[in-house]
Amino acid sequence: MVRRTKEDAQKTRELLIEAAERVFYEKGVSRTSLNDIAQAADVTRGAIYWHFKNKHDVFEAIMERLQTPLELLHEAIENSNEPDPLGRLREFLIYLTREMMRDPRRRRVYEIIFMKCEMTEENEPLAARHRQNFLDSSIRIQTVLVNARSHGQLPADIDIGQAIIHLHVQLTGLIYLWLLLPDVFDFETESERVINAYFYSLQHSFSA
Amino acid sequence: MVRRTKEDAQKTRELLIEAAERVFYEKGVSRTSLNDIAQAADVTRGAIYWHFKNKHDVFEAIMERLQTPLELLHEAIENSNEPDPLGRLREFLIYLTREMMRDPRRRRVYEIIFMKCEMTEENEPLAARHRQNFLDSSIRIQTVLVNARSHGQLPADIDIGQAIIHLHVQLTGLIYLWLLLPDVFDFETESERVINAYFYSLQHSFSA
DNA sequence: ATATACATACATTCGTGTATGTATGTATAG
DNA sequence: CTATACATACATACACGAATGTATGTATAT
Repeated sequence: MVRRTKEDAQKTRELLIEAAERVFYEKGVSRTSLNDIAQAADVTRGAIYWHFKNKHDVFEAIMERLQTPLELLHEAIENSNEPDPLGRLREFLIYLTREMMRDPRRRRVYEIIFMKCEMTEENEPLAARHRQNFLDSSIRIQTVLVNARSHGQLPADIDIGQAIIHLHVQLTGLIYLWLLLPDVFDFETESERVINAYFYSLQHSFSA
Repeated sequence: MVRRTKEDAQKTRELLIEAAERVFYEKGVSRTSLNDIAQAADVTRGAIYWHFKNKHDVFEAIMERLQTPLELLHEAIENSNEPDPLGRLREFLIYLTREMMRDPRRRRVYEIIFMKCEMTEENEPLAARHRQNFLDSSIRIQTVLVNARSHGQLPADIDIGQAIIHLHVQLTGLIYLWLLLPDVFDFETESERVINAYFYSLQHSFSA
């Protein structure tokens, strides 16, 4: 069955990406063949090679669709006269973790990144994106924390660099352990606890 | 050149495992062929198939050699009249992170586990071992924390389950981020800071 | 003399990339 | 408005290399 219009073609492209997500999730990236993806999307490899260059290109397309929802954080950054930047940061983190629970697609893609693909040099672009995400969000978090400090929400002598890394450590550890032990680990409960502990230590144990 | 004695054979087995470690680290597990490993060890595939069943069997042999050095922790557990269990725990964590920095082989293998292999169901045994490590160490940490509490080193109302998970979150996040961003992230500094913050929050923010 | 510890040779499978075929959409000429 | 030419969106077919597992050869140890 041949897709005809441009919209139909776009639809099969989407179908292929979703199918690839599922198969990558099930079999891991390197053990899935383009044929696996094609079958899961109910087309042939011809369709894949029409829309994508190769398997790696499909993988990048998956990543492309997954942008972190930083809008909430964005608000708290732009207006530096936001009265409660720290509260906004907390809202954002809660939102992030809830989104992680709620959106199965996001969960799948994160699990692919963390557990079902190999960060070798041939898909260095993925690792680079991963790292860039870390650096970008670090800048934004920094802005929030600086605002919070100037609003008196944080100790004047706080080591903001340390606080940023510490936050990343919390989130990364949370996600990884949850993906490793989904049934030992109640993500919603633990993430809330970890976030609370983080905000507590922000006040007390990050002085420079 | 044919290996002759039993000791020689054991030696090539070791050589093969070390070679596999290096190649897995460089190319990722699934992209390395048995021929790659054989060449790196300066033998042929025949030698591999003599000593191992297949690539996955080589992988398991690598894991077999890597047991966590839990002796220090063990001491603090066995005699429940150890006066300073919390200090012992801290020593152990410091030792662990230093060992991680110092031993390049351990570092390589951890990087393979976290970044260069795919936790799919066909190497489920690895994931299982990974999880088991988590659970085993959890029990030992629990013993230490219970001892610490009964020695008055921790608040009486501390939620020990939460404290255990929280510690794992710290260590996992630390290792993962270090492996992802080795040059942004000074492991020794950050791990010490994170451990300090953890011990601080142990005293204050884990009440049940 | 026989088992060990490999090396060598072979068969087979699997995935990839590309080349080609084909049906349908779309633009343009008349 | 219609016919024709071309592009689009795939499916099908083919050629190739690479990796695997096994079968066999062989030198050495015991």
